[in-house]
Amino acid sequence: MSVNKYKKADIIAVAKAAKVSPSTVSRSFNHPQLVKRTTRKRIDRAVRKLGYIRNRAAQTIHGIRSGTIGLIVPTIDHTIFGELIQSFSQGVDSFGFTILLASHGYDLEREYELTRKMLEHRVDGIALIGLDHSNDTHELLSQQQTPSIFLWNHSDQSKFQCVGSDNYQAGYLIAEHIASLGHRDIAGMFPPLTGNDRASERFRGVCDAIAKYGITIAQDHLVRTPYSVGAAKIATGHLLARSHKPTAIICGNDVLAWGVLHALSHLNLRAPDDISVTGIGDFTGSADFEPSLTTVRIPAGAIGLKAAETMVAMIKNETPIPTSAAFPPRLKIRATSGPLDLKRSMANM
Amino acid sequence: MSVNKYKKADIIAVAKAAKVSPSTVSRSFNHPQLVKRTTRKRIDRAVRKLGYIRNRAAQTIHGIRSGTIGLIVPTIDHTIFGELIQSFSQGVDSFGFTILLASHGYDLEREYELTRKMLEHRVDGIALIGLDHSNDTHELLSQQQTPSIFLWNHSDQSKFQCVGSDNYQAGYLIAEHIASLGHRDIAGMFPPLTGNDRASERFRGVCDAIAKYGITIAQDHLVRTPYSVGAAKIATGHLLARSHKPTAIICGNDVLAWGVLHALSHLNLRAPDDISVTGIGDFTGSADFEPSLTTVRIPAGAIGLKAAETMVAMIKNETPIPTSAAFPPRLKIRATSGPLDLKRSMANM
DNA sequence: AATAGTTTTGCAAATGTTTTCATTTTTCTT
DNA sequence: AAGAAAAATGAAAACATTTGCAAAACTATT
Repeated sequence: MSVNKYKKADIIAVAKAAKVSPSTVSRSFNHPQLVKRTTRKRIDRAVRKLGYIRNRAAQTIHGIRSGTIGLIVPTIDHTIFGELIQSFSQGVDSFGFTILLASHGYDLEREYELTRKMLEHRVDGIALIGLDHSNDTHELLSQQQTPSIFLWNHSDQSKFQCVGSDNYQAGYLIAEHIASLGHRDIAGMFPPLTGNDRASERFRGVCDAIAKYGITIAQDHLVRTPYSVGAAKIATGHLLARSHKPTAIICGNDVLAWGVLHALSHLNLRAPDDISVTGIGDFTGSADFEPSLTTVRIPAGAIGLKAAETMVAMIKNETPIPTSAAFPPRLKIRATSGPLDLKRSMANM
Repeated sequence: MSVNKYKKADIIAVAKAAKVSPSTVSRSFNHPQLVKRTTRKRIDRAVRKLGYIRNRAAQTIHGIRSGTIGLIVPTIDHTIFGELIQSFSQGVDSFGFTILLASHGYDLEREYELTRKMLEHRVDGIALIGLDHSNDTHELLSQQQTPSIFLWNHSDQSKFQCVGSDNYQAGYLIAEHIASLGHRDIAGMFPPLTGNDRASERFRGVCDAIAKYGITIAQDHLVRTPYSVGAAKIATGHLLARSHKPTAIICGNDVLAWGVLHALSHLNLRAPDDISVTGIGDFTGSADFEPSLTTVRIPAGAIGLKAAETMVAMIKNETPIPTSAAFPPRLKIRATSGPLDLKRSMANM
């Protein structure tokens, strides 16, 4: 309630009010054991009275850590990044860091700009999604030697630390599953691949896996759709309106699969009897979907947490820790995938 | 590629390399029109050569804006806040600000801590979710006179700026709709109400609306469930296992409604024939759900954007702008609600 | 009560910028 | 080509802190 009529209190004002020198006030915050109990009490009182709040900006220029970590994602409005951001944020928070968040909408040029901006803020570390970034970004990061980490995707080849899953393998796993069930007419539904190495890798995995069975995805069975339930639903309508119908639809992620499932329901078709459907990601909700979704689990929460730990470790020990962490994707066979029923699929044609 | 063997370049290093004074370098960044073309070129070259990146921390202690805005939400991992965070973030981003993000898990004490932390970082503004905050938080905010704004909920009474929807009205609207369809046995499914004024308001609205029809929610028809599809699905199972069944379920938000819908599907029941189901929020995906969800639209994207604009305006004009913005919730009648079918509902009992 | 040792405090320099004001350089006018 | 006006630059102070070092104030020991 006490409106302070003066400028925001600084450490000098506090010092005056407590009748000590600014150094002592500073010390009482940063090395309390070095200042006498009674003095500390006096300072605390002054701090409270003046509503003083420490100025991290001023600390930061002394080479002290800023206490912020930059997190740059393609988009926030997205179940899966939500989970990742949440766990990463909580993870670093427990070590006293706060995240500076920005999204670039799958535009790697903007990602570079944002990275620069983060660096201007003197973040103590930077986390990016995926392994694929513009050359400028890579150079910037290695030149500035700010601890950096790549999230979500994992590869042994990565020059930078990365914590995530092998998305190629995720794609491979799910396609292998579908092909092994006997499906030969397989449709693929994927988001735009440019600037998105996760989706690209998954797609590559899918193609390679079914190639083993001598199959490819027919041209008119390959659907490119933006990342939304609505778009996937519409796209499915188109796909199934064709005379030549697939017996399985492999989706680039769970959200797309949800859309497909809703579309089936709308068309009075059922998974897996009429058509098998799979996702990738295992987002919250996929297991509880009706029917529950067959997918590949990529543990966003665990990845975020591990990444947070690694990041903080990198920041604290100046020595770079060479352990990237891989979270192997795990196949979750649930209710939307089943063996090819030849008769029925014929009848559908 | 050029690993700089020395400390990170500062403005003085750049000045030396460009053979000008630090002042000129600074000017060339902040008031380029004040420095000669050729000098600017020379400076730019030096900047690039040394990989110099401006230090906002050092600027900030000159009273220059930090360029950050604190955003504190209950949880990030949540469709609706995702949408809000995204639009708010993009909104402020277009004015050159970056958000400092943290989540408190519906704990208002932690919210206070986080607010302090943001203030330590000298954010230029602070955005909080909802109108209900601890006393300490309120005092802190008014004392520090950092531009603050409350998102998501709206009330004329709020002492601080707020941009959002009237959640009481949202609840009222949907309940009115259900009651007017003839339903009398109405169940309510809500998340925990403590520390969540949005949910509380909605619930109040629901109760008031049906009270007009002389109805209340029966004790055993009031379900409290955490905010997840899975939890809602399970809770629905329990609810409908009772001998005394409701003819409509009003959910505190869309995610819970999704859970209910999946549960119905699992039980081979249909909305609205067997039971009407409604949500609140109109999250992305609700319209595309099958059957598509009757709900109340609260426009997260628009709110985030408007809030961003308002926030930036508050930051730039020192004078506080007294215009809170209200986004009236709008009823979206879709496929999950229908008139009470007496015969059928009897048969179900 | 004097000395040595320890704890507590203050002074001053340092951090990386920006900005005001004064000075120097350039351009224009005659 | 000189003088005036305008443009460009630099020096130094300011910003809010932290920290190494030295001084001062206590405690303990004899």
